Amino acid sequence: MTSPRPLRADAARNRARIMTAAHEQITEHGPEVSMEQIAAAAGVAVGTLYKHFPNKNDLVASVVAASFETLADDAEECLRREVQGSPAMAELTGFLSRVMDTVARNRAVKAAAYALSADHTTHPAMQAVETRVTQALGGLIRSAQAQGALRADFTLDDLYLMLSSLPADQPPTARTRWLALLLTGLTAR
Amino acid sequence: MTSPRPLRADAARNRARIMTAAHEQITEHGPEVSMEQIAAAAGVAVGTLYKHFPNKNDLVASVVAASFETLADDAEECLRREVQGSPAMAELTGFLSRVMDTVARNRAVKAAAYALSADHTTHPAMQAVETRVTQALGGLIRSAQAQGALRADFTLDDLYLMLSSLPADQPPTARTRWLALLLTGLTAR
DNA sequence: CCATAACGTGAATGGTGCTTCATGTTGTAT
DNA sequence: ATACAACATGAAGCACCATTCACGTTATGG
Repeated sequence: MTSPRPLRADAARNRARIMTAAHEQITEHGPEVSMEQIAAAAGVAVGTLYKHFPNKNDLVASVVAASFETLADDAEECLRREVQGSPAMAELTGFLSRVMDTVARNRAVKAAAYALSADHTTHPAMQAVETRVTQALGGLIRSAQAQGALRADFTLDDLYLMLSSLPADQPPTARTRWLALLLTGLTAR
Repeated sequence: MTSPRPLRADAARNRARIMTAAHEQITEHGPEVSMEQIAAAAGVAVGTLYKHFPNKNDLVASVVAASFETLADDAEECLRREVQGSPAMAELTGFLSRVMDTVARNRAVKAAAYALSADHTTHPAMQAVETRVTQALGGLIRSAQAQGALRADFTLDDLYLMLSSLPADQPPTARTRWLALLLTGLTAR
């Protein structure tokens, strides 16, 4: 299911280079960077990009999906800590804060966060990782509510709504302030 | 200061057509619509656009500034009602709600709202209108706080922060929910 | 070491978009 | 009514970008 044949050694190396270069370039210049620029940053020719990805859209989607994986890792890590006794609400706010910082430095992940809440016909590569995030965050929300730290009517959709609206283009102090303002409304009274 | 010479009759008519067409096209397709498309919608040739605006950027900026004017009108209207006895907090939330709806249908205004809070070296045409908005909303905030309906540490910058982060791409119900979540955190306890 | 399939290359193609300018048209002052 | 400045036109110039493909290169199994 994963691969009919293993990639040739140089092909694998180039694929990795392309992914990191694409990630860097998209992070720095947004998803509108040219394929030529990504190729140059990766040290390969344009044609090579098309040997690994059918078109630009798929390349960008792959980069976004990869960023998404680390987000899912973070969420699952939070849930793990919570199970071991860490306060659920603290894990939730910590997660939010980190996501905000990540997104602030990375427009590709911003697109990903947006896709999570809005574009429910996402790229196939995104489906699996979306359920991972959903599971982890859903667990955290339920625990925080059970512990009386989060208002009872708060839902997973609300969290996605927050993720999709976080002010990524603002300076760090403004971002922190934003989170603080929202949190006072979310705490159970 | 305003105009060295009055525009010729047909020139004024075309300028108006261009502005409305540009507004419509940008609203519908975003700021990346082609000049050709705007020209076609206005019923003029591309060259005419360049008779009225030095380049595309200036045309878009003019459209944004125009949208901004109606936003300023709304804010001042709110302040006027407040002075006549309407509760300041209600005016404030009403304003927010309307801005959210407007932005949801109009990416150009979204860009404007973003510019207000972030890009402080904005287009010259924006300077005057920015102070209008600042005056009106600042007054509303102070009144709402004096009336004990708004937490005392809320600032104008906080309001801009909210404006810049409102989830314009979300469906109406989600937008309302977002505002409700935020407001419970803003009300004075 | 060879044969060959996998891989990499980068100039060429076709498309789109912004901007300009030489030419034609029209409002308006006299 | 006339003349002229103001205005409108839209094809052409120029730059950029995604994608393709015919050909050269290289890893790898035998």
